[in-house]
Amino acid sequence: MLNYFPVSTNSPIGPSHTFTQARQDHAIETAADYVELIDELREKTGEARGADLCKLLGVSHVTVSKTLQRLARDGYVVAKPYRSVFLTEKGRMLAEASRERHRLMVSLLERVGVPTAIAEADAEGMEHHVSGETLQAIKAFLAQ
Amino acid sequence: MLNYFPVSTNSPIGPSHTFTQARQDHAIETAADYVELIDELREKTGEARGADLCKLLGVSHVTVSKTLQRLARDGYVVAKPYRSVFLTEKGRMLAEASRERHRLMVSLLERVGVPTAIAEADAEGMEHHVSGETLQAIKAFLAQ
DNA sequence: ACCCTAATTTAGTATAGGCTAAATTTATGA
DNA sequence: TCATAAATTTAGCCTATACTAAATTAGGGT
Repeated sequence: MLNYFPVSTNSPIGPSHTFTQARQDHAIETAADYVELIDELREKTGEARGADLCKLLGVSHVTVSKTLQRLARDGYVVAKPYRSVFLTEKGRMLAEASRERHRLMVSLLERVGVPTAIAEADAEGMEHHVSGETLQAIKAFLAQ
Repeated sequence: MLNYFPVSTNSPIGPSHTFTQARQDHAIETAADYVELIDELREKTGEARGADLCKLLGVSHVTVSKTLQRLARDGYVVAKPYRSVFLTEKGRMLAEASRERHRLMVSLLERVGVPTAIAEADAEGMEHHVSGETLQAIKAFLAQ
């Protein structure tokens, strides 16, 4: 089974901490946030426009425009100037993987007793750090 | 009860996501990583030197030096040039809060069935996104 | 067809966080 | 003590992610 989610290599070297990976994956976290949202918008409204993204992300349209250019450069989206963006296969797979992690994280937090709204908010940041092993463990735990 | 952990204001506005806060707190995540490590080093070896930090954090000594200057500017540490750094009260409280979240997150993942080494690695990134409400819920869940 | 508005991009700026190379300061060993 | 090694800072560079202001393009209504 291929792992489409570009979580950093989990190689716990050092003392009780593994900071390196957590920090280096920041660009990928941004990519994941964007493709998740683009995928959602495509489902709900048929297309993803920059104007929608900047409202939902809470950043300026300029930031969205520049970030979309980086995502296009990195192969997550295709974007013709002044047009809606569309996910590539790579982008769609990242979106799927991110959303699965998000859903599982929310479910875990709810199981633990966290109210849904707070679970949604907290899971947003946490989902990016769920490794494949943890993903499987959470699945198994929730299936109990 | 004061909340020393500068987790962003949890105000879930919008659709099923709250991206804004997750991204803006990045600087604080870095601060938390550093003060946690400085606090650990102080306990274990009596002081925290830049050379130790850069080994453990996996970044260059230059990056450590510059980051420590930012942390000093922001009041998390006091640092005389060419000397070890020490946490301020603010820094110590952030370190304590971070380590508590880290420990709880590891415990939760272990309870879910994640091996310790992987739990440690994943918790490193996740701990920064645990809100006060979720913290309490995890505590209660683990106490069951 | 044409104007006007909305959306997007470009230009220019800032900060965080990363790097290498070079300079500086502290620490150590003969 | 004094040369050398180790640690730290400075200088200079890069990318990602933010912003405002200005220019450009797309789309709608008359």
